[in-house]
Amino acid sequence: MNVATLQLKQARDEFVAQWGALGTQWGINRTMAQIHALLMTAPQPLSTDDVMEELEISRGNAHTNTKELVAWGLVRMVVRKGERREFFEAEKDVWKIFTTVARERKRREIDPALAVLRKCAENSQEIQTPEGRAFFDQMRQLEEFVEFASNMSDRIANMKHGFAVQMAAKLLG
Amino acid sequence: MNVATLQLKQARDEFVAQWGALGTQWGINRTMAQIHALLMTAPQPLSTDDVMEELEISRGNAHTNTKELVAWGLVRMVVRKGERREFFEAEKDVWKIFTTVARERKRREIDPALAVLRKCAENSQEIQTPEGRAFFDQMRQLEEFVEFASNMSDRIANMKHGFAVQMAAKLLG
DNA sequence: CATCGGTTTCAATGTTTACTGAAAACTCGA
DNA sequence: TCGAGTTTTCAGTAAACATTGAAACCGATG
Repeated sequence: MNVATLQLKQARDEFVAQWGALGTQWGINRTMAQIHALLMTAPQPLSTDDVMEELEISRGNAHTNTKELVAWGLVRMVVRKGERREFFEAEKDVWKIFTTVARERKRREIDPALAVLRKCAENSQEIQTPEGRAFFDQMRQLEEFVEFASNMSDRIANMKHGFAVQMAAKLLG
Repeated sequence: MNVATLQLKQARDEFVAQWGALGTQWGINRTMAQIHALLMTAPQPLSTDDVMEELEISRGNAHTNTKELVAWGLVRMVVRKGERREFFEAEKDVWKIFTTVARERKRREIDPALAVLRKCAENSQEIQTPEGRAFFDQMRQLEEFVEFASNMSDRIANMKHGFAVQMAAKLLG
């Protein structure tokens, strides 16, 4: 193996390791983040065995987390003619990655919060003491804000990349 | 205790419990989220003992997580004349809560990612194989995007509430 | 400077989450 | 229908994370 290939391998391993560590902070499990990093920087789709070997992890682990990435929509399964094994490739377009993650996080983080706040606002609506009113108002304010965030998130996640950039430029210029 | 007060207590307990559960999903520990919920809906500042009693948790736990909330900037310590104990009160303004959380998350999630991507881009810059180039390009695209997100985050977190709403209305209208 | 009211730290323990490895189930060609 | 190749599941184990409770600490007061 020549020196450039070796250098690349090293750079890529570094990226995979660091991205994995980062994933932990983002509340995503290390392996899932590592597989994502690996596939994002893979020239061709990889099989489960490739992933196992590269990351030195068990089959079960590789399988579970690859499927989880597919469920998120960050990774696609591909089949090759004449091959029975499944291969996986990651979405590489950063804007698509972003919108996918944004949608998923909204679904998992914002929507449940909204449900809770609505419930709590409703439960406290008719309490007529001053403290009851204060509590209800707090719930309503939180609810309104989260609703607003939810809408923003939807709109942005559905924008085309070019449009988003243009808009941002106008806003921030 | 009259019926309204009882109802309120119930509604509040519900909120604290649910917010705690939500916190878990957000990657924040349950107790910290519960204390936050408790303080956000407290008419007056609470002492560590109040928190311990309300949530039925140990002193150490209450202490650690309260201080963590102070470190995030979501909770303030207040001292009362003639009282030696420390009391705590939460920021209740939703926009302030949002900007605080946004800043903190940027610091913890975006900045480290940016550092990693810059490093990886640099490390792969001079690799001249086609694969090396592809890797470098991928790193650069990720880097650029995260940088962009970082800027957006900064700007928004520094906006006044009214301005943000106005802007959003224009965007989404 | 001893005591009191309180805060802070931390080793031990409990709880949750991730990972392994092997068995079961599935798939397809012969 | 069998069996080789492959995917999927899952009970058991390991690692990470949260919590307790008690001791150390701190500063104000008599």
